[in-house]
Amino acid sequence: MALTNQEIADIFNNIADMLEIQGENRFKFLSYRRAGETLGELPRDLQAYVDDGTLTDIPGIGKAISDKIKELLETDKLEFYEKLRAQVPESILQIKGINGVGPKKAKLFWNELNITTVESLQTAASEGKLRELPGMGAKSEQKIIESIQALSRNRGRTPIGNAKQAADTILAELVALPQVEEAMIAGSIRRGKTTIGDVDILAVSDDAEPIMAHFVGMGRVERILGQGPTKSSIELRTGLQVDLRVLPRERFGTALQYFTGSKDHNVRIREIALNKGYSLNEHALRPIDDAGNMLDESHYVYCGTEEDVYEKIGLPWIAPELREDQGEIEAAIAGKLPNLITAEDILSDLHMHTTWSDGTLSIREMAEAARERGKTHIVITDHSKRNIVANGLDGERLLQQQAEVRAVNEEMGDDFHVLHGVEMDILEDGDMDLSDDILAQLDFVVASLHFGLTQDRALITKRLLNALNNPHVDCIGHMTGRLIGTRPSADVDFDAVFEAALETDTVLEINANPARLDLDAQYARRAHQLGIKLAINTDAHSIKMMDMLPYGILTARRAWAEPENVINTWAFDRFYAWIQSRA
DNA sequence: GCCGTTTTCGGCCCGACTGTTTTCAGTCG
Repeated sequence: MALTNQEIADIFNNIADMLEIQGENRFKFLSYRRAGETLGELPRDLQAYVDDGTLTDIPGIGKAISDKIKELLETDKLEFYEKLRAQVPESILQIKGINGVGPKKAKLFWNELNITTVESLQTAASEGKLRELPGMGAKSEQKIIESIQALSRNRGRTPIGNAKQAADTILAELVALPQVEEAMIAGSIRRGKTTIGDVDILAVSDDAEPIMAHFVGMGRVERILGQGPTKSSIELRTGLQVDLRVLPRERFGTALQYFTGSKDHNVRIREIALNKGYSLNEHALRPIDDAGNMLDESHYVYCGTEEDVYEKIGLPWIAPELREDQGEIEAAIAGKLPNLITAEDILSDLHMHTTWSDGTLSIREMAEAARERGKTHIVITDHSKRNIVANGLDGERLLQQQAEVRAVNEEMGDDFHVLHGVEMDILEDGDMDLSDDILAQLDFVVASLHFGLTQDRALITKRLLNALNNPHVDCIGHMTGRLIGTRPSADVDFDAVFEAALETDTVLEINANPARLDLDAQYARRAHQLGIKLAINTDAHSIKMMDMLPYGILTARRAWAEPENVINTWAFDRFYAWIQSRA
């Protein structure tokens, strides 16, 4: 069994950490870290790039790293890494991962006290041994004790839905303060990343002190990580870290650009700024003269908006969702940025549940809620019979339901349309849960995996291919079945599935539920590039879930999706004609 | 280690905050 992209990415991340602890040239270990980040986001298996001979076309992958990737794929091992592991105990990387402990401290603890595990670090700290070390003191020691305790509270990244909710609550509180002129969420929430490391909030004000005082004094604060005149950081009781920066109005553009990230995007932007004769930071563009000297403050160029920042360095504004240094800078330079889909483009929801299976609302209630949200048509797609816990429908009940759908459709008038479909299970053995003669009577069929998600790649892929090749299946719902942070993706051969989707003209769903966001943007982008149709559906079981659509839009935008390729943007007549043209 | 319409060698972004320092290193984003 070949190593997965993520496993190889993890190895490069470990190599980067180990080299950093060893004091290796920073550009060298940063190269490994960059490679690690890139490999974790690829839409195809690394072996596919090897087969194509396109491995070194991936940004940040040169000769040395591509050779190591090949060695790992061929032998499951890497000699370079094994040698490194013999020099640096791997458990030290967990120590480096503790907030407030970086490579230098980790090495110090290891060399001076022979500490190689978090447990032994905790013991040493509680015995007061760390404070004796050079550059350490009682405060640093106490911080380390607190950070180790925080490890159990904060388990890695937070799903965007949870993070955004927490961020919105704090944002509302800040906006209500008299000193705050304006406040905005920046960082990875603004970029629409699936999971969030920490929350970044930006506030406009000339009077930061009372804002900072309020921020660190909020009831939900577990501990204060730092507090200064322009930047403060807190950890919430949930373990989530929130950073607040306060800046005057005229710096809002540079600050928003800066704190929206991503880091890689910003590095590129600042390089471009340098080429235009500016050093760019969160405060201003600072001109540099021909001799390479930065001019004094009187020459600084301030930008109140992000558009200003990009314009001053000769670029069009780039949507936050694209800012990952994944080709958006090149596209901006070439004037070929995509015309990204927006929430206003979405006219339909093609995957919704009702009380007929496990939803909480009737068909009529879902239809009215959808109309209130600006939709012109929906498809009711309750579960099929295999999904017993969800009260899935067999053929007989489906046809009963169809009568009610048709009746509601009549009641809703001419400007709103309710169609009848199903979310049919793709069974564990690869069969469909409903017969062809039942499927043929439905307007739109979503086929989904719900069970047997841990099957091997061959079986999972066979099931999906069976569904794609069924003439009645119009759309594959939440393809990998992942639940972010709780259930891993099924092991799908995306190349094979995409090929079949293209050939059979089957739509692939971006499920907007923030617990799913499936397809993930990296795969949706590849599907979109290949010319596969996409749908953005809420999979709503309730009104509240209908309002999760923005997460699906963010994901689609991260996939560079344009309205034309997303069938929810099609007017009803066009959509209806298209499904009629299919079996 | 990566990369190239200013380079195949010599570059590779930038600042805030903290704690331990007598002016700065370490960490973080």
